[in-house]
Amino acid sequence: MAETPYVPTRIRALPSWLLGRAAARGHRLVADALAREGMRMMHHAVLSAVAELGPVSQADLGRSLSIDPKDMVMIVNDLVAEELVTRAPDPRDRRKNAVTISPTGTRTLRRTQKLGDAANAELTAALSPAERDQLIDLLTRIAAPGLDDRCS
Amino acid sequence: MAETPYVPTRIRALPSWLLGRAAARGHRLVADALAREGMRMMHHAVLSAVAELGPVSQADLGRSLSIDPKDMVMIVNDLVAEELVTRAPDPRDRRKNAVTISPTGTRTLRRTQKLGDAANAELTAALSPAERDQLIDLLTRIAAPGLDDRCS
DNA sequence: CAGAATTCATTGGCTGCCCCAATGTTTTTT
DNA sequence: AAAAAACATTGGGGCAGCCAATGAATTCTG
Repeated sequence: MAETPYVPTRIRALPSWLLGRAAARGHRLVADALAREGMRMMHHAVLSAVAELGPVSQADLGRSLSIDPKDMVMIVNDLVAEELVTRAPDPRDRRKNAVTISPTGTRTLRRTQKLGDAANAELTAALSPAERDQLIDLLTRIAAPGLDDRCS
Repeated sequence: MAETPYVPTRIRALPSWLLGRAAARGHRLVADALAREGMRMMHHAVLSAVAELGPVSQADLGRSLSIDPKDMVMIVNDLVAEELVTRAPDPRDRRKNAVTISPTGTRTLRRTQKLGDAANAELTAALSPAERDQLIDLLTRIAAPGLDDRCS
């Protein structure tokens, strides 16, 4: 008995609640997939951003990915320890660290990106390609805090 | 200089990443709103579910909202301490606790529901009503782990 | 009907993400 | 030259999610 604990709780129709549940599932899928390469989600995100942005300061990385400076230090620490990136003082601005991806990092990234993409495909498996695009569009507009940064 | 740290990082186009960011903003908005009544998000969700489901066991609440039994214990502890719900042994099954909303809980819920709805309106302010409905639909299908519970 | 399996509430612990404050160094602004 | 800001770092805290183990109560099964 009581086979379906499905009840249309009022909460479950709220965007904030659905976002939380969907994000939790997404995180679970991606984290599990990346774990097969010994990689964690935020680490993979930072590694990917470093690959795109070239030598980049931790502050810029943090702004680009909305990661706290403190957490960024830890993540880059780990990535350096695994020799996926290098951290060297920026000669043009000695406050900054120039974070650069290493050849090993590039190879690792290629693998983890595949895993991440596969996990995202599984996450959105119930959606048609058009629906997936629209979801991305809607989420982008909702997640955006930085569209009206200085509207005054 | 460096006015826009906006860079189309590959990561930022992934559903899993966008979900995380959007969920974080939703949580921030809702949590801040509910905090004005001294309420926290999960507590409000449980209170709302209790109001809908009547006297209900903690296990059913947990299944309905995907909350871990451990966390449910803590939440109901808090709600009982604030006299928003009562927790009494179920006479028909003495393993279960019958959780019931109190008159105070009903009044509080009325206020916190308004705050939660307002926060969700702000969260989805950039969307038209139709887009908001579609977002809810897409998220429901993505978040759903319980659609194929016993497909075998 | 007696033993096995399950369910329930509870306790304990562990990880990840997010946020804030303070410090010393370096750069930029005034 | 002094003040203000940015950067990397250290430290601390809160909240959400997840898993393991336990004892009591119920249901299933032989």
